[in-house]
Amino acid sequence: MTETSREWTVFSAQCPSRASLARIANKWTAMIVILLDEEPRRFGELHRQVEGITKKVLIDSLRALERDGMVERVEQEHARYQLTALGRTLNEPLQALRVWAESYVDDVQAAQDRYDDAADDRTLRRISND
Amino acid sequence: MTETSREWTVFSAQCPSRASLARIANKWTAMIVILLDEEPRRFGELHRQVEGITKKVLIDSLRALERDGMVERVEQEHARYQLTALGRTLNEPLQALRVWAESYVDDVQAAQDRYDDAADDRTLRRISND
DNA sequence: GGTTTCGGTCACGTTGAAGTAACCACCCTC
DNA sequence: GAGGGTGGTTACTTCAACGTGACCGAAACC
Repeated sequence: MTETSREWTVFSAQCPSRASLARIANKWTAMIVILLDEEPRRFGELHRQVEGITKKVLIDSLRALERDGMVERVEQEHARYQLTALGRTLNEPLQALRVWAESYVDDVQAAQDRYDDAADDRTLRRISND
Repeated sequence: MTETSREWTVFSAQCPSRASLARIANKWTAMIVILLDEEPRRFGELHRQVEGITKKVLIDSLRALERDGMVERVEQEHARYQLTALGRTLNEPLQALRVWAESYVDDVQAAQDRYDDAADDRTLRRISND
């Protein structure tokens, strides 16, 4: 968190921070980190709680998070995963995204309805102009 | 932000908040929202500043954000985009992700190096056991 | 008024993420 | 020692995101 972090910018395509952003700005990452921040969990628990995730995607996600130093597998306890210190710093920003998504569902859906209705209008006008 | 938001949970696959999370937990969304929060921008500006994004992806992203009510195109001014009130509420959480990504580049890369070295070790051990 | 820039659109092709399903080793227990 | 649950792995398929390049109408500029 030194001033040298100014060197890095996600807006540069080759900057490693862009890759980091891509990894953390991801729905699976968000859900997994939020659950693991509550408490360490077994593979099966995660699989049940993140509805709709497949075993393959869950494994791939956990491996990627492990590689990036955010999650660790506790060796002794059969397939128990927990956040590292680094991973714990991610919970707050990701939790904020989750809260946003759940809070503004209605606004987003209203906007979508408006947008789609307007698109219908445009289509109708175009057809009637032929 | 009423107590009814408890109905929604991103952990349920069919819940509309899951789709919302998928949209906002996305690198392009993050970069576009952060830039537009600074000031409204033209298409070409965005295209230049989000390095590596193609016209197609930028257009698709802007349309999606417009549909979800986070961005609006100012009609009078030739292709100028700005955040809506809803979009502005997104800046803080997304900015936090950006800051995280830029701050912890070194930690993430160190973790990756450690992980990959350990993987090499495992491979070598396996080979030598044959 | 000819050219250039800008903001797209379109029709592809490519890649990478995710889904599917079958299989496997390990442990447990009955 | 057969059967079930858990934590994977593997091979193959599908699908959505993304890339490419060519084109186009409308401003802008000279």
